[in-house]
Formats: sequence, C-alpha cells, structure tokens
Amino acid sequence: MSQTVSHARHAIPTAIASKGFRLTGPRRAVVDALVDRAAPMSVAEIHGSLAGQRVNLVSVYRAVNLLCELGLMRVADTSKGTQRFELAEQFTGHHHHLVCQDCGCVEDLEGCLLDDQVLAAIGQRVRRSRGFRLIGHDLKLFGLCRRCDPR
Amino acid sequence: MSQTVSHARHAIPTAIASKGFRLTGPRRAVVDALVDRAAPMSVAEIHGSLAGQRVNLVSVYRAVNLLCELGLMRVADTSKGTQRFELAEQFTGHHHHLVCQDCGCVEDLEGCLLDDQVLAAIGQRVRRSRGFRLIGHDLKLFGLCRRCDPR
DNA sequence: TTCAATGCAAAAAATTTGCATCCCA
DNA sequence: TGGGATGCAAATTTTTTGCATTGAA
Repeated sequence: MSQTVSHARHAIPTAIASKGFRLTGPRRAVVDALVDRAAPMSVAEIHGSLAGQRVNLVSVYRAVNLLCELGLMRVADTSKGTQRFELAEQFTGHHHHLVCQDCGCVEDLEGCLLDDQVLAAIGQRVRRSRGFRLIGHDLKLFGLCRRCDPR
Repeated sequence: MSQTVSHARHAIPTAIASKGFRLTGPRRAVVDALVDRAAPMSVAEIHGSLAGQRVNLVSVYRAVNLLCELGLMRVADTSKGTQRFELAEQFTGHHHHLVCQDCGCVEDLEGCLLDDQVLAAIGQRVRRSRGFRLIGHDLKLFGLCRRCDPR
C-alpha cells in the first residue's frame, strides 16, 4: 500500500472534523475499508467488509455520500449498474482504471497514459473553441479480466 | 447529424437480423431514438421519447441489453447514477467527452488523444501483468463549460 | 405456423427517507 | 447536555424475471 493512501486514514477524519461534521464509527469504518482495499468498492462491498462491526447499510450510503460531497471520495466507475467509489486522487495519486466488460470488476493502473504536452494542447484547444476550462480527466480502459477472458 | 450515425438506422436492424434475432417494433424504436438524439440516453429517457409508441419499459431494457450484447450499443459513463447508453463507436466514430463538473452537460470531442503506440504498449503490459485483454478505452475530460466557468 | 419477443405483473436489487434513539463534541 | 448521526423499517427507484399472449419470419 502506498504511503499516500495510508495517509488518508488520518487525513480524511481530520478533514471531516475540520468541516464541522462528527467523526463517528461508521464514517471511520468506511474510510478504513477504502484505505485497506485500495481499489474501487461498491456500497455493498464496503458494507460486506464491515461485517464484524454491525454498521448499518444505510449508514454506509450516508457516509459515502458525505465523503463525496466533501471531495474526499469520488465515483470511480458506474458500469454493471452499481456505482463504485474510491478515495480522491489527492490520496490515491493520479491513475486510470481497467474495467472488465463482463463481470464489472475494476483494477487500478498506476500512472498516466496521457502526455502532459498533449493535455496542455487540448486544454488550449477546447478553451478557445468552446470556452471549456479543462480541469482533469478520467480514463477507463475496458476489456476482459483474467477470469472472464475465454482464452 | 453525421452520415455515420444516420447509417446506424439501417445498419443496426440489418445486424440484428443477420444474427438471427427478430426485427421488432420496440427494437427499431430504441435504435431510432438513439440515432435521433445522437447523445447518450438513459433507459428512462429512451422510453420517454417513445411515448407515442406504446412500447413497454421492460422491452426497452431488453432491447438495450440485446444491442449491447451484440456490440451495437455501449454504456457511456454515467454521472448521475443511472446508466446512459450510446451507439457503438463503429457508428459514432471514436471520440471522447467533455463533461462539465458543475452542470453535468456533455460535449463530444472528435478524435483520440491517445497515441496508438502508447495504447499497444499498455495493451501488452496489462496482458502480461494481469491477464487483462484490452479492448477499448473511454476518456472523459472534465472541467467547466462556458456557462459554468466563473472566468 | 412457430417460437422468439412482448406486455403485464410481480420480484429482486439499489437507494432514499422518516423517525425514535443514541452518542460525539 | 444538545443536536447531529445512527439504526430500523418502510418507501422509492431501478432493473430483472415468470408467464401467457402476440406477432415477425
């Protein structure tokens, strides 16, 4: 696990408190689950990983929604019907996703495939042609994971 | 509307029939709705646009699922939780999306920002390291559109 | 004519809401 | 201690499934 990610275990509770929200058991548990897994998780998966802690599923939904609103988490992928969440990029570092078209599982791919110069150029282009201010990007590589590839 | 997209109105029914499936009212209606809008639509939106045609919502779900299985449509990334579908790239052409973080509007960006050689290299890399078969990619550029940028 | 596809209803899955109780600050 | 957060139950929303009937080939 990268140092940046484990840092989130403390940084996120701190951020929650500093914004005037309470630091509760369910909220800590959701943060810990995401730090431990270090990969996008659905609400059901997060809840499942909290089996021993008797945290209600509804509280997981509410914690996830709060963390997203505060910019500490984000939606990583919505394929196969259910949304998957991950820690914000400030904690995970910039990365892309490998998404299986068959089972919907998601793996992280470290680093960025887009050249900085290409990004800068496209930022200027869309700024001029459409008045669009480019802030970031999200690249999803899709295909078949090891388990789903027939070969 | 581009010539490629309107071509889908004919090509998709042909493809459905050639694979041994029947060319029914609901299936035609779903294809037409997507060609007419030429932008990602949710199942509910597709169904809503078919108001005058007495097509059941369940049939829209089934038509959408079939079209995706046949590779004629695909899931376009959803920002709001519900899946949105668009015609396959063979009809729309390869493109990326400019997504406004504020209002959620989506614009197409023609062409590809990823170098073919970079893609080929990454395909080999994930194949070897994770047994993942790379099929395609989906790039979302996010930021603020003209209307939402405070300047 | 035949069997895949539809419509309807109902189930299942995913998510949100109301409210009494609990517990963090 | 007080008010925000939780848990529980129930309501919504989204998607899937079963089955009798319909209709495209």
